Amino acid sequence: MGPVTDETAPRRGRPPVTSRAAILAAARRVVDAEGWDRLTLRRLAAELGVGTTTLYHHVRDREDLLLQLLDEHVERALGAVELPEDPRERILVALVAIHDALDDWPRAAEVLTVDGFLARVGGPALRMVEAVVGAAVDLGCTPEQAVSLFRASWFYTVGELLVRTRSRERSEAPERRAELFAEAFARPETPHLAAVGPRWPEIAGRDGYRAGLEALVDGTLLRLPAADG
Amino acid sequence: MGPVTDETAPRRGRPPVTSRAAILAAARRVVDAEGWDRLTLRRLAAELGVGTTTLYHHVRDREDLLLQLLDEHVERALGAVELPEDPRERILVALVAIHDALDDWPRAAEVLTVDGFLARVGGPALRMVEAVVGAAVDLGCTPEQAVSLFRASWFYTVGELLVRTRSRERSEAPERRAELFAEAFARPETPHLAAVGPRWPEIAGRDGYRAGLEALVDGTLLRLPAADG
DNA sequence: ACCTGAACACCGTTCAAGT
DNA sequence: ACCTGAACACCGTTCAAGT
Repeated sequence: MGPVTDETAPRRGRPPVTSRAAILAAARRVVDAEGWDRLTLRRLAAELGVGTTTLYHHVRDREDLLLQLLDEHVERALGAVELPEDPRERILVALVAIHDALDDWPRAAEVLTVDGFLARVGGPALRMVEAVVGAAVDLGCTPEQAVSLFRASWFYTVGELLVRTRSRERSEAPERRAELFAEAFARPETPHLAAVGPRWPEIAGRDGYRAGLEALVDGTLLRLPAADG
Repeated sequence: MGPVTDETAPRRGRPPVTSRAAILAAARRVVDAEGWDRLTLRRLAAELGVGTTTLYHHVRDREDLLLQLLDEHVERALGAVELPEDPRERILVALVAIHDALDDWPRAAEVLTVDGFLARVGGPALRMVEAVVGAAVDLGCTPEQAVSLFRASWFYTVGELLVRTRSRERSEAPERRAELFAEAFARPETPHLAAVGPRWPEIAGRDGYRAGLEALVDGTLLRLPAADG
């Protein structure tokens, strides 16, 4: 991890010109002012007034920077979430909280899908995962089933976020979108799609995240042998 | 779209040195021989022995190239899929077919999430979407509910593919992964995760795509008012 | 009609040489 | 201990000038 900072010991060598915290703060400034596209290591170094290569003493690489940035954001967003007693509701609240925390994170794709992502996130995020797995066990799942339920919900959540945030980033005008779908669907082989036609984008625009999640959770619980006690 | 090719009319001007088909074939060669990372417009032009900028006469941009490539692949993979009569089974077969067709497509993320993706794919892929929406209507969904069911399944599918293919791309050794998860989960605040500990990667490695999809579909149908006739 | 090199405006990362 | 410029090995895209 970062450089050792023992305030009592006399400092040795060249003094640091930046720090992990300063880098993350600068990254947020760049993103807020100019957008995610402009968050490059070179731009970030310029923002801090340091050499680009200096950053490599504080973050491992670009992916590591993004992960740290996401972690900080998620920690802020999830720290105060209160989890209900009822297990089914606890699953839903925890996942909706994760979903909402990631919602204004358009570059999530680059980070959410890294290998072993879950082993690299911080306490508040893990607290939500624990809530889902624990609640699933309370509802009668084996630990394996509970993990599978979390993972299925995670896939659904990641997919929803990535598809929706990408669409939001650069979408055509609503009328043009309706037109494109109407054209693409107007085939004799696809009568049901043709019937929906230009209404597809409008239906797709509705917020169905929670409803889909409930279906996934209830459908999973349905498959468990009814057990109580 | 591409240049006009009317074989009967006398050709005018400088003759083409390449074509859409030749570009897609060359792209496949590059991917198969050197991997997705090496599929750049510059590398592709070199493979074809043409100037890089020549490609811009046949594809709109990089995204367009990727979309055409995916479309060709999906068309091959989905063309012969037979769909069963039973509506619930039809939904599952269609989505599993889409899933499997995209499974060996590690760069799917860049393409699957483009705005209006569905309005840009070809016939065989749309046939699968029609199968899902049509079957959902057969099961008692309104067109709106059918579209929502397809979209929820699509999110789940995209998420599963992206998370899994990324993990596959560059993952640590199994023992190291188990160790990382064990360490990350070993906290008093996360007792259920701690109990699973090093077994997480193994559980995550099991193929649960179809099981999760069934749960999502059944859970959705559960929410419909029981209707027959 | 179609092709092209040069140029523009960038990337992430490594390395040897500072201070 | 920490910082740095230079260099490496690339990108996608535009444009004016060919043939």
